[in-house]
Amino acid sequence: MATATAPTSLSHGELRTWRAFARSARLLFAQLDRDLSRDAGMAPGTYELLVILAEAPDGAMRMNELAEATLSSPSRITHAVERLVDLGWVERTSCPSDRRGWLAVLTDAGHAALLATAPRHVEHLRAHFFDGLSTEDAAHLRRICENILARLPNGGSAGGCPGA
Amino acid sequence: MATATAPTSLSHGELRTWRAFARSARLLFAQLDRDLSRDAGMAPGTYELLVILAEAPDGAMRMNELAEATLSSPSRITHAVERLVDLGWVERTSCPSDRRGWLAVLTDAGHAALLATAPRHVEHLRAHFFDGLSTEDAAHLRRICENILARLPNGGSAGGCPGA
DNA sequence: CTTCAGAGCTTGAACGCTCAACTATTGCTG
DNA sequence: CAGCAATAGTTGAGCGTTCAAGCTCTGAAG
Repeated sequence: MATATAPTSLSHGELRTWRAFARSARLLFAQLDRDLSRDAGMAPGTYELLVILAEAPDGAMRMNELAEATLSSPSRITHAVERLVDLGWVERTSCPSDRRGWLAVLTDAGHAALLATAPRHVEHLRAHFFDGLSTEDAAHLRRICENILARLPNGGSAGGCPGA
Repeated sequence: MATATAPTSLSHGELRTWRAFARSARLLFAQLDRDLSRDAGMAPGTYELLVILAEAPDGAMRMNELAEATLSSPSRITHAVERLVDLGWVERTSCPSDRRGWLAVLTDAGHAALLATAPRHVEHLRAHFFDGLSTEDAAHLRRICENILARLPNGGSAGGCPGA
């Protein structure tokens, strides 16, 4: 199976690579979540849901599509959408083509909340992530991460961009 | 309206880079957590705590050191260590040099649990992460992530290599 | 030696996610 | 068209993290 190196332990270099990757990702996520919580009072994951809904036609999506797109369970989507409905940011509509299904639809208020939050979020993302990345670094990182994704179960399902 | 995510000043390429990075990291973490839960019944984060304790002199660490090393809050450490104590994997000792402090000490059972779990975990880590990475990719990734870490608050605290 | 700001850690409630049922609908098969 | 497996989604309990207090102890200053 694997390349002929260590069986059950990582080399020193591998360990360092893994820890740098894991630590940077976790620290980055935590920082951005804190920023979103402080600036907009959003629970973790809320911003992502709003973005994905906003990118969908008519701001509407089936619950299971939302689950796939956000890499989360149907149950989480049910609970998360319920909170968004309570906030007035999302409305639920029964699906016309499948009586089992429901659509989550972004309201104007939800759209406004996203628009109000996005600039600051992008600012933070730049400050913490892109500003330390050269153009070549970014290209490398993208290729490497897309490779990792391609080898992961479910990694390709909504990888993002239609082109290439 | 069609996607009005406009005011985000991220370019298409930047967006794709960020999403590849975020998605690969989250999917990877989720997969490894599931593996650890299935194989060893470990709650997320438990394995990391055991590893960090095992690397410490005498398998002992102050609570606040554990919090820093795992990028988590003192409160989380209190609760997490309590669960480890209940499992018999850790013991608590009052700190001799500071009566406010406590040491979490890895027990033989805790060490055994780590040893029993590590091979499979490393196997999964290889399968999902390293096997898709060329030597150059790994080197690039490490440098890039260490750069990101260096620019992040708290990123340098334990980002380097303890053992080298 | 007293005082007091701050460090180290804990506590309990609130919150979000997970997991295992469970209901309702669909689509296939005979 | 009856039966049945699979799909879509919900529900509620259990678990782990977060957050805001709160307690004890330390170190330094007066």
